[in-house]
Amino acid sequence: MAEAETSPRERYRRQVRAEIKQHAWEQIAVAGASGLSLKAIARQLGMTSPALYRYYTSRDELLTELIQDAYRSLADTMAAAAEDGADLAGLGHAMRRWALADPHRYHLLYGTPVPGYQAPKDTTAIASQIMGTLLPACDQPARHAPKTEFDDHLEHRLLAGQQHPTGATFHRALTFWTRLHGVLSLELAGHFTGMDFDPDRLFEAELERLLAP
Amino acid sequence: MAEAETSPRERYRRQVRAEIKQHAWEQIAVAGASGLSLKAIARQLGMTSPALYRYYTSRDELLTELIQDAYRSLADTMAAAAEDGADLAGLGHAMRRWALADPHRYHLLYGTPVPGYQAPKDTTAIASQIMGTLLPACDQPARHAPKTEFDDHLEHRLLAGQQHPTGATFHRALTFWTRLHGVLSLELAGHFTGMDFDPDRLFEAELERLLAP
DNA sequence: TGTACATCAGTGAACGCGCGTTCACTGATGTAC
DNA sequence: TGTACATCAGTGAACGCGCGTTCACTGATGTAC
Repeated sequence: MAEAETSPRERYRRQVRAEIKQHAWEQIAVAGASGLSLKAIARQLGMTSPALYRYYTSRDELLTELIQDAYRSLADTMAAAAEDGADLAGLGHAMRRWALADPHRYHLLYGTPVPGYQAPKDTTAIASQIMGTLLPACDQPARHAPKTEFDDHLEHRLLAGQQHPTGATFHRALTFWTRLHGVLSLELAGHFTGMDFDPDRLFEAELERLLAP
Repeated sequence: MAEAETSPRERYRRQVRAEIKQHAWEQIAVAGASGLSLKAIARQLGMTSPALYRYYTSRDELLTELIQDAYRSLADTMAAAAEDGADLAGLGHAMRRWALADPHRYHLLYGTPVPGYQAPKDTTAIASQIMGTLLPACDQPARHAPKTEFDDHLEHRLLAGQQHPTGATFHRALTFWTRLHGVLSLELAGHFTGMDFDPDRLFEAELERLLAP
């Protein structure tokens, strides 16, 4: 009762929950988010399906946790890169590595929204945490680039509670985000397969233009 | 037997096929591609489900036709804009209008790939037709932009059978494509809803930098 | 240390559901002579 | 123009399937005295 913060039972619970999630990811990797099935997971675990309801109250709860884990994983990856002193290009590479390591995980976050599913609020907190990592790297003084109309637009509608970046900085972060996502998502969905070029280099080219616009 | 190229029966067939597709689109708009169900379509049409097999041999055949129709629709939209003398910005706006008119149609083409589904070869032909529309608009002489490594890379691996654009031109077309897709797909998936800015203006800003890099 | 009890992981059967697809059929529409 | 036949749209019943979820239960593991 003294130092044991987690009982054996609690420890077991956590382990099983982890195993469930692990098999869930394997299933998503094969069949995508819509192919996620509690019964199939139970089968893989050698359990009957009602047993899973001891660990997750519903399929949606499991899916939500997977999404949040994925978000946190990306946020951690970016934060770690930033702490290692990565500049914008470094953050871009970190993001790309993370996406290529598990394309389905990337699609779970940024792909076609799952029809009936509504993302929980917590995810937006993690999303803005990612923004928080991104902003300092975008805060280098704009070189010869003049302030644009859109920068002004942003300046007047900055995220409440953030550390008040300038419009130009926020714009830079948005651009980082949309441009890299543009290349990545088309690449991951296989839209470059017909054309005979190296997606790696396209990504690199896009990064370079991001750094020196 | 002389001028009647289509018999009444044939005309009827086509009409029913069109009605099936129309209801299919309505379904996709509600539940996405994975929610497409022949039985549900039959219900909406007031038929029994086996009747649909007179018109489509399988669910996949229907889905394939929907995808091809969507591709053709986008290609036609772009081609029409080009014929009206649109420049790159004009083409960008045409594309955005097309996407916003029916987000699910856009996601059907460029979203998360449907798990088991394999796109037919014909679609790649239409895709390169879109490229064909895009390339001339990208062929304006590069201003002060120096030729990049990636331009060289492209130059050596150009699409066979195409009209041999320069590397820089092809690069420009790819950039058009990935950057606008980046903004559009995140916007359509609702990833900007938390942040308080106008996606329209972000798209516009991205277009402007595309024109004068 | 031993016994009585509470907790809780997992089972087995069942629910209602919707799906894609097949099959033998009816009955209307078109065609040939 | 009228009759005999072929075509083919649509029906009704059924198949096997997998899903999420519920319920009353067994039996092992932990807890209190």
